[in-house]
Amino acid sequence: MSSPKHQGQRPTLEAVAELAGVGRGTVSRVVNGAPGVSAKARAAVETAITQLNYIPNPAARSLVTSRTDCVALVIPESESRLAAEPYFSAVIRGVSTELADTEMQLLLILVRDRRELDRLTRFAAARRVDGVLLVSIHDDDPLPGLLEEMRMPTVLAGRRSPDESLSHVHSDNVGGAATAVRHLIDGGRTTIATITGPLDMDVGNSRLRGWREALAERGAAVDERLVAVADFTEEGGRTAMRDLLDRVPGIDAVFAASDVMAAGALTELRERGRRVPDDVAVIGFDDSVIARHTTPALTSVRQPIEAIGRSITRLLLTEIAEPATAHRQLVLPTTLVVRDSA
Amino acid sequence: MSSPKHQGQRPTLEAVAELAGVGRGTVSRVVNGAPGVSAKARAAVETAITQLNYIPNPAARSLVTSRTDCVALVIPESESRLAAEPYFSAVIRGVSTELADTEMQLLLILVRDRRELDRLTRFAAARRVDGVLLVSIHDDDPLPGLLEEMRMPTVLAGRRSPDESLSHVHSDNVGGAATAVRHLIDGGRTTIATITGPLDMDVGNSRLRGWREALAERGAAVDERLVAVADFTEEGGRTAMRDLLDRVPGIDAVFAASDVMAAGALTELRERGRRVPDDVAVIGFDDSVIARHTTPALTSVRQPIEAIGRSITRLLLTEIAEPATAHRQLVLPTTLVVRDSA
DNA sequence: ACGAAAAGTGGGAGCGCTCCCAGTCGGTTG
DNA sequence: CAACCGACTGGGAGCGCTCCCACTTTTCGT
Repeated sequence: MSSPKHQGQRPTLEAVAELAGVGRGTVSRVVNGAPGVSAKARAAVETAITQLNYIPNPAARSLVTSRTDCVALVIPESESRLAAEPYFSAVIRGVSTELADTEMQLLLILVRDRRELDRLTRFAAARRVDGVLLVSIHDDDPLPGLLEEMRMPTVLAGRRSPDESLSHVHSDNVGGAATAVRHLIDGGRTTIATITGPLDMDVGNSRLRGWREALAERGAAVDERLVAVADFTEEGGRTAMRDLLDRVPGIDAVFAASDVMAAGALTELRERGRRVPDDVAVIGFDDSVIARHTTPALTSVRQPIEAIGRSITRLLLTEIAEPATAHRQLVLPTTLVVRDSA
Repeated sequence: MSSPKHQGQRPTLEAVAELAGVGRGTVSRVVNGAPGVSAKARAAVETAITQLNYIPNPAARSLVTSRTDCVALVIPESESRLAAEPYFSAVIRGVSTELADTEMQLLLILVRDRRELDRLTRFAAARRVDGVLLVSIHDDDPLPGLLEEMRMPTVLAGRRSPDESLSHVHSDNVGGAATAVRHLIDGGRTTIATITGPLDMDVGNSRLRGWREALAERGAAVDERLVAVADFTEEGGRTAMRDLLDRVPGIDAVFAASDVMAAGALTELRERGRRVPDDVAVIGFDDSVIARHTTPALTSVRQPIEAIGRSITRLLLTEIAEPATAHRQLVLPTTLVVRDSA
């Protein structure tokens, strides 16, 4: 009655073998591109495959090979950050691009609370993926250790500390921050504050270090009152700016460790009637979309986020293919994008 | 020599059964929460499970049940859009939230070109997921039809046309646009233009229709020169604004079908020396982050994107559980967020 | 107290594949 | 011409699970 075209059971290896007049082994070899198949047999199998529209059952394959052909991208972050930051989109694009000419699939896992962490742990223990990509790492994050312990191939975007034991990729945070600060110094600024990211994250620390180094380099004594710790949020940036201004009214420049925080700082400066860049120069970090839309447009340190996504993926694929190899790292360069705010 | 703790084979159902002194069947029942197990047996099995740290092998399970416990979120969009729009992040968050108390996993699939489309097709044909979430639909998108044909449970965020046959969720685009236009009329504006999205997308059409309806409602004759078709990009919005101004210099308000396009329009208006909102009022759509950062801050129609993500997920889970049921739709309300631009 | 229904249980069959080994069949070689 | 070798091939075994059915034990009703 109804068209049998899309009905019924999908064809199996066995069915293909029968139609092609060969054994299961031969079909399997053809499907997997293994050597040792005569041209004749190969042709017969290929015809049969097209005719039946055969597609291997991944579960059956996975059961015996114990590969899954999936990698997970884990994003451990509070609701708020994901909303504001295009960072993750860019990473996803990079990962996806690199995966595109693979048979690997991308699983996206958001870890926002304890429950989701447990879920992820079970998930990894069940070996539902061949490897894991970890983004936005905190020093005390239990996840990297956990994954390392269960021998799950893992690559980090970022690192727990400068002596990270897992493979990882990060941009040159110290260098980028230093470049920004040098730009401010060159612009004649003398009292350069910084709004940092969380100091339990290497990005936070490294960008702060860049600020210190650039200042030290020029022989400037570092006034610790010029450091305000924030949390990568806009509100945090604004509050930090307020504190900074209260502590040292004479500030004439700020380096913020993210554009979002810089945007918050901008708001506070406007509120206080300080003109940017005339009274206070501001530089952000990330060169995210937001940077082009603030008033004035934000000068910012660009990091190649999509390239980070591609790199961690490439590293992970290598790690999966050759688990024995020693862990490796990659540092990607940053560039200063000068706009109107500094 | 080395610690056997994390070494060796993972325990199987069989191992648990042996340790608990029961049969495989009983263990399986306990693991799957099936009824018909005595309290005593259940306790024994649970102890054994904890002791061995048993985790079911998903591949083996999948092989026999032909469920995968995965759903795919397909994002078919050019590079540029994903970069600019926080839309996708919000959807992802919604989907992930709704999935969190399920055993379902989320696969993210970007479809940017023909090759990735083919890849997705094979992927779906291999039934590597139990269902598919489709976002950002074009009228001529082959994907929904394809998935429908292969009986893959599918839910759309958006729709191909007003008589969509698949289950779908979308926000009240017509109503939202109309509200925006009414707000402009109430503000005393008389020459209200619109910058539309692509007209091969229902969102584009519906928001345009809202503009028409609100205008018609107030008895205003609709001047077709006030319609400029764009493509949801900032550059497109800017070009559209330019055309509009060239055609009808007396424009005193614009309704743009997205914030990103509105931002482009703002740039063009500034360039031409038109003050916003004094000379020209501008309203966007989406209430995305960008809206708060333009100058002046953008009045915008907010749609509950995260709720859309949650809704499509809920619908998909139902669809997977009961494939027989008729397709359903959901329309989510929008709200006008008034800021400085109108 | 006795049979019947209900509740609980064990384990065979089989999901669709890969791995591997024993074979087959030409074509060499001494 | 026999012995041999390499290239190919078929199919058994088994991956770890669920499904289901036959079986045993309990719990009733009368």
